[in-house]
Amino acid sequence: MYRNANCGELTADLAGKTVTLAGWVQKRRDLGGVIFIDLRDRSGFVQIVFNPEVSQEAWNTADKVRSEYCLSVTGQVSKRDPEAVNPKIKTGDIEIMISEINVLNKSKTPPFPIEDGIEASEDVRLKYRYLDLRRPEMLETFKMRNRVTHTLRSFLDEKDFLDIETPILTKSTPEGARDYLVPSRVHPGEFYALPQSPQLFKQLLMASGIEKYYQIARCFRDEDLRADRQPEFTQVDIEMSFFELKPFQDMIEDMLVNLVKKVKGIDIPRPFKRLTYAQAMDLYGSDKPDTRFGMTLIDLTDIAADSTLKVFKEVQEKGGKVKAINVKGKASHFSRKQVDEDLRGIVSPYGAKGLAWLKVEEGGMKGPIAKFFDEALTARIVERTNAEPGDLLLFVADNKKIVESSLGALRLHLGKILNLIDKSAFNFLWVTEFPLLSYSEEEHRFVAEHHPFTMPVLEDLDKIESDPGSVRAQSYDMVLNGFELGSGSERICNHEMQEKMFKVLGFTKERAEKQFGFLMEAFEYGTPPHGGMALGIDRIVMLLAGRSSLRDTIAFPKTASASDLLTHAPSEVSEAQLGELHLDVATLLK
RNA sequence: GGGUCCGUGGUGUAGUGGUUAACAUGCCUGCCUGUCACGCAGGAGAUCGGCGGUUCAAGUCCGCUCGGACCCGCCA
Repeated sequence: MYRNANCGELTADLAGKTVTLAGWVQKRRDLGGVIFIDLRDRSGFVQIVFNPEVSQEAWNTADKVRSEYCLSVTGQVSKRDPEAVNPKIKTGDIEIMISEINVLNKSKTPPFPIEDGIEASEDVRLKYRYLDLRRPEMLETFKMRNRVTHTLRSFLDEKDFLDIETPILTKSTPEGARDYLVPSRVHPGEFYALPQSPQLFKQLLMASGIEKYYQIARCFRDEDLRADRQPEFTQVDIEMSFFELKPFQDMIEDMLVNLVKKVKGIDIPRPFKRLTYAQAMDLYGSDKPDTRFGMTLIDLTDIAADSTLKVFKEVQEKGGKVKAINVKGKASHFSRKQVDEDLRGIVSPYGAKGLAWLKVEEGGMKGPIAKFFDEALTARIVERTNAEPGDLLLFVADNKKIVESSLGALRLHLGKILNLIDKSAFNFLWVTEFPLLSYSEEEHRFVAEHHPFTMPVLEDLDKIESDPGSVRAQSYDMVLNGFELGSGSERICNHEMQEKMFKVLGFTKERAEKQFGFLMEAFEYGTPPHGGMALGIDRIVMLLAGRSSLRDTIAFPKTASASDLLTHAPSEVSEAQLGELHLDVATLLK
């Protein structure tokens, strides 16, 4: 027997009882005569004591034991003397007097200490991921992840959703992200793709009469990564037939409220806040706004155009925007240099050519652009921005996209550095009525904003050919604290509508048939109206656990360049393997 | 595809172009029977990511390259 109790669960009630524990050496303190070891397992740790008077043999072994040795020990639970109690430790009022020790496995000295809050760099942690995962905070994150998936599964199961698996080896589709491809051995020159999401299959399951489907599904996208993006990630994917928007969204809210309650013990108020895409962009400069703080974008295009500042006037004439944010009471917080260098550095990657500013003072404005605004204009700005002495106004003037994205990023940056964000808050937000299509400069055509199976808003349908960019979609995103958790939509289930959609997307009939013919054919066999959504599990866990990187929520994640530092994937394969797959790797030229 | 930052004993950092590369921690050895950030004494441990260049002289400057982090583009 390796053990009959867990280290972190022992209490003084067991005093006098003999227990057998198994775990790892967290810390060894050798006082010459007596040796103390903190023994750690998944449940926590407890101090075990080796005293030669109890067992010379066990002491001899403990003398040689080092950090991260894996042990099984037997001894008597003992209450500590009052002066020896350590109130900082959960099991600090007891210790185990060891009579028997068994070294199950030795350990090299670990490259970093197995404890919370370590400073080891990310690459070292990933190379020794199995050691990193031993750290309590990592363990806690994965316990939480388990609670998240378990809670979601029971919720959806109770609502009669069926968990159905869909293929990992599937068909490459032209829309959306770049596919990870898998060469076929049996079909020379042909490839499977790993799914970007189970989208097509879940729609086919609706055609199959499943009515309610869910899956905790792995998705793969071969695109460049970010702190909140991994090449493979997990979604809770949901789809239902006889879909109606309101009840469906109510159920999703229920599911998330239930989730946060079960996992964090926090009550989230309902209904969730809602913004249309247009409102979100207008107020926050983002389609996934962090609504935990204000400082929204204020449109000053009309006022700015009346000023004598040439760039503001020109922007207005070209149909652009002048917008500002009011950094309340922080005028003295930023020097001219900090605005011109630090804050400008935030907006410039988004294409903003400048960042104008005004400091609000009693009876006027101060700053390089103040002279372009007369008293009346200044008064209008004060009124529009609710400015008070001590406020700092920051302006960007450019086309709508640049103004919104840059000021949106600036707002977020300021919210973080000025501590305007309530870190304990969970602000869920629906963002609705996304555009159905957006124009791709790269491809010189309209592409689906969500995916090509999204139902347009019916009243916009007549504009789908004349002004495709203005058509809204029956789609919605779920946003939490500035992160897109997921998106969904009502789907097209009608063959003609789907054909029309592919036409707008620039597909020939033949190409649409070849790529998606199976789906369109399914629509001809009584496919019910349906819709659904998918929510990113990794991001949910990241936010609930208060982590800042998705890597901390995935057991074996990849780096920003999509490599695995532990296994060294991806890696070269043998000529023989390539041959079987009918592949010839082009020689890389320098 | 582009940008910013980083790479120095096991780990984390410091390091004006100039002597033997510093500090903390970890590790090893010895001493120590009540520690829990144990203590005390001693010791080992670095081709300064790699290649090339500038220079009398490079951890330090330059170029390339590899690796990591973050951002823009990209991510239906």
